[in-house]
Amino acid sequence: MGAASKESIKTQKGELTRALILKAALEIFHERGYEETTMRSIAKHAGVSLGNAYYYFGSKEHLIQAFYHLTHEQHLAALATLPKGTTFKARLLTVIKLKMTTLQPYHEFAGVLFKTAANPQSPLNPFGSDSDPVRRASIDVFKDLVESANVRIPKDLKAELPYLLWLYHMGIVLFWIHDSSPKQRRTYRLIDTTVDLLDKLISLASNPLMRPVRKRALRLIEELREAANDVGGESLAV
Amino acid sequence: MGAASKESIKTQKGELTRALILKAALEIFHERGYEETTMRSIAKHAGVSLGNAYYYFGSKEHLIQAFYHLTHEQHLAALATLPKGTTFKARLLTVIKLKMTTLQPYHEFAGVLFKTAANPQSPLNPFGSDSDPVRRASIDVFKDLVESANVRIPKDLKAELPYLLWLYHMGIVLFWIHDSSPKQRRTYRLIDTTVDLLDKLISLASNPLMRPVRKRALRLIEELREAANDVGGESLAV
DNA sequence: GTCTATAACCGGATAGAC
DNA sequence: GTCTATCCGGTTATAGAC
Repeated sequence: MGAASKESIKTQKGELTRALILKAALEIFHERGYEETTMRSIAKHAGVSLGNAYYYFGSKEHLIQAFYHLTHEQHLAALATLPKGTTFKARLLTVIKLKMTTLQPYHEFAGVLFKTAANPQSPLNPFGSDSDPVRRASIDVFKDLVESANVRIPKDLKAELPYLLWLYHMGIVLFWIHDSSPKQRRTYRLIDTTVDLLDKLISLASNPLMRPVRKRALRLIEELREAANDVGGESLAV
Repeated sequence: MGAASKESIKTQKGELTRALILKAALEIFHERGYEETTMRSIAKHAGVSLGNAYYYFGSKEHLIQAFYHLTHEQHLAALATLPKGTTFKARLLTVIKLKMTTLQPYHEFAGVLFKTAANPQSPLNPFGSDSDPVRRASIDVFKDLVESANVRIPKDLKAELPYLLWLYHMGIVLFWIHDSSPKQRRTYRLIDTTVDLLDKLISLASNPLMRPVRKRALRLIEELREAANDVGGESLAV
């Protein structure tokens, strides 16, 4: 017990420092953007040494990963208050819009997210390995959504749907990043349009008559995922 | 005349140096990958100074842009020998496959392409401004393809189709980058599957009965493009 | 063993002489 | 148009404090 509590104290202190650095980083990113923010200034702002910042975050990119994690937690927290008893479409709409609300304060600097997300080696890469915990958790949100849906969806589609919805949500985020309309109104309009479309598409695809088409489409998607998941020993840098 | 020829001599010399640097860069990229290649080593390999390399290429990323340009030219050259008289589907298949053949030697280092392409600020960004000449030229390939097609396609779709095919081709390239199967066989299989699918989809969408659906889809696509094309004064780095 | 600090390295980018 | 010298910031090595 003594050892354990000693451990946890040390860890607590570490966690505090870690949080301090992350907070400082996000503040300066927010003010100056990603490229213009130096690791040195982050360290200074957090009141720690440069080396210490690197002790907690292996690289500047790791701070982005941490940011992703943070906003995911906030998204989850926002979702916790969500009423269960509505339609699938209504719930999907809310989930997506709450995500945007969570990201809102960081719109200016969000561009860098996708620079890393598109990198084949990045765990954020939508087509990449399933291993990243943040990404798993992020897909789980849509899993819950599909589970709790009061619609009949065929098994094969149901299995793939959380991932597809997650991909869709990534697409929306990508659009949002580019969206310079006031308050990102365009993104919200796009969400309305596409959620409506998606809802109809899912109903359509669930129709027994569509089975062959659906099967074919799902096989294609599966193939895409499969191929992406065995990346072998590549020569690209980590 | 004298002035002009003097000019052109200077330019010629410049072009030579430029080509020398680009050649050196591609060779080392090919051997060592992008990240591992230093500007210093490129300069040394080309027999020029570091500063001189920067005189011709504003940044390391500019070399990627130049690479894009080069492979586009090669793609065009390969297409020049293409017979005109076949079906749309057959031509599309050839265009895509020739593109892959052109890129083949650079498969190992191609990952970086998409790091830049996904950057909102990058001219390679598929959703970004239309201004980039290489990209325009690249879309023109599909414009020609659509023009010379021996199929009846409604006007509204025909207008958007080149861009959509270009987007599709970017998707294939993205997949190809991740594809570690021997000789990228998976990509070629994917091309076969999806070109077939696309061909059917285009026929389907061209059906007069599909007009409302088509209109709606095209409006959505147009909205996406539109939003992307006015990026205003962003705070992100160039 | 957990954490923090200082000094140095390395490579992309720039300034300014020739 | 080409060079040399220098800056700047991400990253690493390493020594020591708690």
